[in-house]
Amino acid sequence: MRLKRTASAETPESAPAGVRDERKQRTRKALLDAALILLDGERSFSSLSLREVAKVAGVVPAAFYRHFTGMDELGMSLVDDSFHTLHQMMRGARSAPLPPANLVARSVETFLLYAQAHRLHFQFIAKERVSGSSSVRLAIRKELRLWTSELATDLAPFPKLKGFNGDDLRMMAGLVVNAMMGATELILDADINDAAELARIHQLAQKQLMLIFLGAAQWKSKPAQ
Amino acid sequence: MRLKRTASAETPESAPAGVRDERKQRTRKALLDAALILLDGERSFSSLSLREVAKVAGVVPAAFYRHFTGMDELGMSLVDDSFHTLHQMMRGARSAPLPPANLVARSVETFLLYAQAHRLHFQFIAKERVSGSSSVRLAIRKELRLWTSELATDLAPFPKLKGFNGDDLRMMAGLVVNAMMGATELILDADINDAAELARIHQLAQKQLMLIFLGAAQWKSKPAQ
DNA sequence: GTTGATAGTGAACATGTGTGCACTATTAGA
DNA sequence: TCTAATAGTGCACACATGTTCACTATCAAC
Repeated sequence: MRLKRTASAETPESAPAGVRDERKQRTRKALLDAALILLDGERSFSSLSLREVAKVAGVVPAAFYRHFTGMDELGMSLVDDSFHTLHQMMRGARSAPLPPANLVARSVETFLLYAQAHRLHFQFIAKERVSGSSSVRLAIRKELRLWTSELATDLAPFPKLKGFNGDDLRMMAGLVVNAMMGATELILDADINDAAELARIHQLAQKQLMLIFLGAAQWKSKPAQ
Repeated sequence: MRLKRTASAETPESAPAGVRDERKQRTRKALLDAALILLDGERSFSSLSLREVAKVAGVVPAAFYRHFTGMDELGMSLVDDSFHTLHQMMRGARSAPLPPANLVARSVETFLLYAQAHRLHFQFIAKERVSGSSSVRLAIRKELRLWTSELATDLAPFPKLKGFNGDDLRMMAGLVVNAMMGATELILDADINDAAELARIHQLAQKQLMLIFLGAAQWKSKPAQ
């Protein structure tokens, strides 16, 4: 109701192609956003109700079914969107490489700032990675494995990491991903205005990554296993 | 009903003190166990209903209130029980120290086997650490911080870790705890009968810990910060 | 034995839930 | 301009939920 009025007020008739589709995508996004907003704070995805999401999106419950077959499908869409966000970041990082000085510390900084900027998406990933319905959870695990493999590939060329074979490189990348997710969880739980606390977490994560890379420089994979 | 009959059958009259209290503790435990059982698999704690828990415990919903004011209080009790389990393990490890050969690998093995043996408790911790109600979540975080500090204290005497000041030691302990929780999550999600998969995860975690300790041996904390 | 305390029962309530169905209004295409 | 398609509405249903209340049956203490 409110959504229709404002929509028709904001977009008089200047729509070259698909006024209808655009409208549909708008409420689809409203539903996804509503879920993310409700997920912020206490709630977990599996405790959200379809009606609740519809209400926050400003839509009647039955309208939900025009977009998703149920909450599970909406959850899968959130997984897609969230990892799209993450992959965008990775792509950006590759296309505009950081200077090698303090590479680790700078990468951590970049990542955590990105996580703060896309708070809701990262919160969703962090929560549902471990507690969601199995379809959502497995989808997230799969994406995280993929991310780990990408990271391993990016890491491979570094001269200090010549001691690694492929398996062990992924092992190390997994450790890095774990540490970053842990720091992300701390960030998401911290008071958003407590700059000192945020800085403390950033430094903690930076040191942890430095420690990992310090160990990595010494690592020797067993040649034949 | 069924619970009462079996109870009176199993304990004829040989109860020195508190037949009544013992009965009460029994159904209290039944409620806690019911929640853990329901939590196994798909569900998250915040999606459990009081009625559901009561039904699995074999008790009418109203009886729930004789033991807990609501699901949140039951959750807090689960936190206590779960960490009691964990502290028991730590105490056992300290009182019967492992031989120094392969110390890291053996410790990982011990921990993960313990996690498998107390599957439901560790699953609860892993899930609600990130997605639970804020009281439960904060309680778990507090316990994990405590655990991290204990671990740091246990680690301090090692000669190879002389390069650490107190803060950095906790930083490293946090990394260890993170890695172990990550491995625990993998274990809990794996098929319980897939021995090869479990062994793979054990080896992964062992390598990750070795990598951390390799880095730690090289670490030099800044003397004054 | 009698009596007070209480763990567990069963029914009731108001409210929230997922989902189906006939509907209305708007748009895309003929 | 007329018509088919469809995003969103409003209502209905059967059911699950948290919580309350009077109750019953059992145990502890006198």
